[in-house]
Amino acid sequence: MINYSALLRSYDLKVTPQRVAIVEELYLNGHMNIDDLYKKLLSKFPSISLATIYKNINAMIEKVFLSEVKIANTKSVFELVKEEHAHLVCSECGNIEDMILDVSSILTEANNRSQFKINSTNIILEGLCCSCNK
Amino acid sequence: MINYSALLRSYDLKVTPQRVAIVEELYLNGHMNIDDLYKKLLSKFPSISLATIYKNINAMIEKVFLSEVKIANTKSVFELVKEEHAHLVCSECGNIEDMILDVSSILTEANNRSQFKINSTNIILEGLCCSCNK
DNA sequence: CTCTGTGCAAAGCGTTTGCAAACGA
DNA sequence: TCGTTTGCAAACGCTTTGCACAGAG
Repeated sequence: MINYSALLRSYDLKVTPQRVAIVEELYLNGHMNIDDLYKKLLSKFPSISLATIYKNINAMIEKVFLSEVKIANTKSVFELVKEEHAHLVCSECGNIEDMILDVSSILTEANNRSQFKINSTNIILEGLCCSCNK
Repeated sequence: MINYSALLRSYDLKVTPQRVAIVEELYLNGHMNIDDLYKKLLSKFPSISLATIYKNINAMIEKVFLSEVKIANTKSVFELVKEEHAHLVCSECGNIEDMILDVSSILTEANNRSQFKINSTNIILEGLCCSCNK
């Protein structure tokens, strides 16, 4: 069991029931867009407003506690910041999975063949997930 | 010298001066966002409207002649469709460079370690470009 | 007690739509 | 000529802002 309040505090964010719920949803679901979050939280807080969701998401991004994942042809989703990883996205159902990839060969190649000094990667692999591949 | 009109026709798009100018700008600049395009075209067509830019960009995306590149903390940019490639993005100045990468090792890894059947990659490498690295 | 967060309503901004006139084929 | 595109204005949807009240520390 995770202590969401302590997690929030460790990122310098005041604890409120709404914030705890946001973090809990993201922790349990991995990736969610604004609407998903809003609908989920509405059942717990019937009078929560979208403005509250936006303000909190932005505050959490500011503290580098959350990050936004931009995917082609899809609304952005948000996730808790963790170890760098790639996203596998199903082009059929939109399902998103995390995978920690060995990117050393790509990094070496990019650093050797360009003038860039690369320091982070953002990799999205698109395809069909297990259930949509049938 | 490129024949932009023929290129448009080959993608089943009627030729108009505005469209030729859009393709020309994208061809010359590689990656542009809507505002960049609008400002550039304004000097050639003082009464062009943003609606025209949007309609044309969407039509070209529809025909898979253009594609949208979504980059974190930045407005989307558009580019002419070509061979699959990664994007090197400078976190300082926003400069974007294309690079054709060997992604076979990553693809193998993803296909082996997940249930996904991957069929395309979308790779953004962030770092400092040559001039910003000084 | 003080400062921050919440919820509401309004404002803001980027994008899309409807329509009449202009244009391409 | 006929169907498509353009440019304008209005509409739309998502996100942000201002403010009064409530809640956290």
